[in-house]
Amino acid sequence: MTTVPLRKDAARNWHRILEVGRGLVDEGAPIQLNDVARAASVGVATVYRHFPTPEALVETIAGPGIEALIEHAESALPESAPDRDESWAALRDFLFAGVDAQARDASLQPVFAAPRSALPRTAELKERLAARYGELFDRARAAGAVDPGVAREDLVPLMCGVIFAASVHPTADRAATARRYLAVLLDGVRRR
Amino acid sequence: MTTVPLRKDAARNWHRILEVGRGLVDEGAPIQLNDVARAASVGVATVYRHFPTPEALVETIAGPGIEALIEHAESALPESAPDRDESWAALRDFLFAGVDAQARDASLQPVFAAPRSALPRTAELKERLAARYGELFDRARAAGAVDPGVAREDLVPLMCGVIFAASVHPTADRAATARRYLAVLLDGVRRR
DNA sequence: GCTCAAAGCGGATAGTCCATCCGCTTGACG
DNA sequence: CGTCAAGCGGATGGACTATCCGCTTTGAGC
Repeated sequence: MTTVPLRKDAARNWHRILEVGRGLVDEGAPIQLNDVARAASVGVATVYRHFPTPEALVETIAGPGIEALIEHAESALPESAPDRDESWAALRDFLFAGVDAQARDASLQPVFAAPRSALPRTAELKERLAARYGELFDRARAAGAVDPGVAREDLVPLMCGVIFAASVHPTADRAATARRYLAVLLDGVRRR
Repeated sequence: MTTVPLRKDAARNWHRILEVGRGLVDEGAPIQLNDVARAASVGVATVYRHFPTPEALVETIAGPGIEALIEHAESALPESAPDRDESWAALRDFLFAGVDAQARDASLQPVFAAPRSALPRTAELKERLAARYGELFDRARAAGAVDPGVAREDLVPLMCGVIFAASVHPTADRAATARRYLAVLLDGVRRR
C-alpha cells in the first residue's frame, strides 16, 4: 500500500469532492457522481478517477468515523479486569457508542451493512473495529455476562438492525429510538 | 373503492405481470418494469398502466402474504384468556410468524419497512395487521408480560430490524439467523 | 528561472435505463 | 354484426452513468 503523494491540484480536488460528498450524506441525499462533480467545480472524470463508484466515496467519507470508534474502543480496553459487571458495562458502552455514531453519521450505516467484499478500501478498518468489539465481547462472555446464544459475529449485524429498526419507526428522533431499541436488545443479550 | 372489473385481456396481462414479478422477487433480482414487460410478453405501457412504479408491483405481490399473516393472527386471537404466560406466548408466536414470513417472502420486507405514505395500496392492509399485532401486544402488556419501555408501534420496526440484521450477517440461512435474533430480542422485550 | 515529461484535468459523448404518448387492436354489449 | 371505449404496444424523448482523449498544470532536474 505505498501510495505516491498526490499532486497539489489533485489533493485540492480530492478534498473538495469529499466535502461535497459529506454534505450530501449529511442531508441524506442520494450520491450521483456527476452532481458531485458539478457541485465541487471539478470535471466528471476527476471524480470518477478518485472514486469509481458512489460507494467508494461513501466509504472514504466514513473512514474517520470508523477510526474514531476504533480509538474509542482501544483507549478503554487495556484496563482489563474481567469482572463480570465491568466487562459487560464496557461492551454495552461501546455498542451504544456504535449506534450513536451510526445515528449521527449516515455514511457509516451502508459501510457496516455492506458485505466485506463490496468495500475494498475499508475492509481493513472494519476488520480492526470488529477485532476490538470482539475482544470486548469475548471478555464479557468469558466473565459469563453474555447469553451463550449470541456470538461475536452477531454484534455488527445486530447494531445495524437496531439502526434500521429505528429508521423504520416514524419518529423525529432516530437516535433516541435507536438507543431505546439497543437497550431492549441488550436486556436480551445479557445473561440472566 | 368500487373497481370496474378488468377486461379479459387486461386481467390476463395483469396475472402474467404479477407472475413474472413474483419470480423476480423470489430470486432477489431488482425489479425493472421494462424487463418485466419483456418477460411477460406484454407492452411496456401495459405494465406501467397497472403498476406505475416497481414499488406498486411489489406491494401487490406482497398482498397475499400480509393477508395470510392477518388471518393467522385473527384465527388465534379470540380465545382470550389474558393469562400472563399464554398472552406472552401468543404474541411471541406471531412475531416469529412475521419474521418467518419475511424471511420466506422477500416482497414483505420493503412493504413493512416503507413509510405508510409510500404505499397507498397496502396502507389499509398494514393497518389491519398492525391492529391485530396491537391487540396481542396489549393483552400481553396488560398481563404484565412486557417490558414497559416497549410500545405497540415498536413491534413492526423491531421485526424489520431483526430481518435486516439477519441479512447483514454473512450466513447461508437467513431465516434461522432471524429466528435466533428474534429470540434474543424477545428475551429483552419480556418483562422480568 | 526554464524545460519538459507525465500526472492530472474536463467535458463531449456513447451507452443505459426510465416512463410517456399516441395510433392501432380487441373485447363488451346492444 | 356494428359501435366504441378500454386496453394494447413500442417508438421515442429525457435523465443518468461512465469513458475516452486532447489539453493544461505541476514540479523535478538542470
